[in-house]
Amino acid sequence: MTREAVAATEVFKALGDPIRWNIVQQMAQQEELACSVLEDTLPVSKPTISYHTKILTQAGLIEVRKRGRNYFYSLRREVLRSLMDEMWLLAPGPRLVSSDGEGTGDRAERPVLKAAVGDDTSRSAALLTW
Amino acid sequence: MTREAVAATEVFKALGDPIRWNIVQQMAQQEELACSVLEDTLPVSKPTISYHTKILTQAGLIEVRKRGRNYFYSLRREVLRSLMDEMWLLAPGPRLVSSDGEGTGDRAERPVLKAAVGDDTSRSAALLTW
DNA sequence: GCGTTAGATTGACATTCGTTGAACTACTGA
DNA sequence: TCAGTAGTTCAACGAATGTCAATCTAACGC
Repeated sequence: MTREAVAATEVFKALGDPIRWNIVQQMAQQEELACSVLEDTLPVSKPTISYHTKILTQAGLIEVRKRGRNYFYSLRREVLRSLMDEMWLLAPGPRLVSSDGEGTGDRAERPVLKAAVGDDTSRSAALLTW
Repeated sequence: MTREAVAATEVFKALGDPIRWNIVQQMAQQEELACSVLEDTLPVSKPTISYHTKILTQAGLIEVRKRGRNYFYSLRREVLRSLMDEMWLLAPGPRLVSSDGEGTGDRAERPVLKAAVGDDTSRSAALLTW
């Protein structure tokens, strides 16, 4: 049980709740999200929202900015990207190319590398060209 | 709270436990993992292992094969990949391109997740120039 | 058959999680 | 200064989670 594993699982755990996943998705749309918006869009009370945003903050997923008496949250996308990198090590393969297009579509299991960490990983990694 | 969100959070929740994340990582190395191996490598009792593998199965992350009186688990990488796709929608951007190159640059700020130190993934982690 | 082994299920327990009302803090505007 | 507002923190609660000993089931070897 490595130290890095603890960090990754903390982020996973933070994402593993419908309400928090909802919050993260809303934040991905706007550059910054007011707390009041969450109160309007989420079916839970104010303390509960505070509780969830705290967990997201502790996991490093969001950043809090206080302006006057209003709070604004923003998504730390680099944390999501690091997590994706780590997942990619476990399941390497070609990935989405464009966001508006249909993607690669052929998620169809081209022979996956036996070991996620093989020495020739670079060959398949070179396939990632977005 | 869409249905697809529920599915995603279920997978996240499954990954959000150190022991289960450890199991998934072990599975990523081998093509198929014997249950007995887990008993040797994990610091928990047999029922607990059974409990965790069940959760991973329900989340769709692993597949179970029974041969004789032995059980073999294998990682369903496509589930991991669709999860990455979904995360990529929230944090799009260039990704890992080559192993010896310096990555994409905007990822090179600082370790957002705690670095893997001294475990078996450290070598491959060097691929990620975060 | 019969004992053994691999692993799942069950039941019980302690811990953690998610939720809320109430109280609190900090800022606003008059 | 003082009432009102935004959001947090606190205390408490029920629900879910993680763990293990005991039990069960199915396959094995003899």
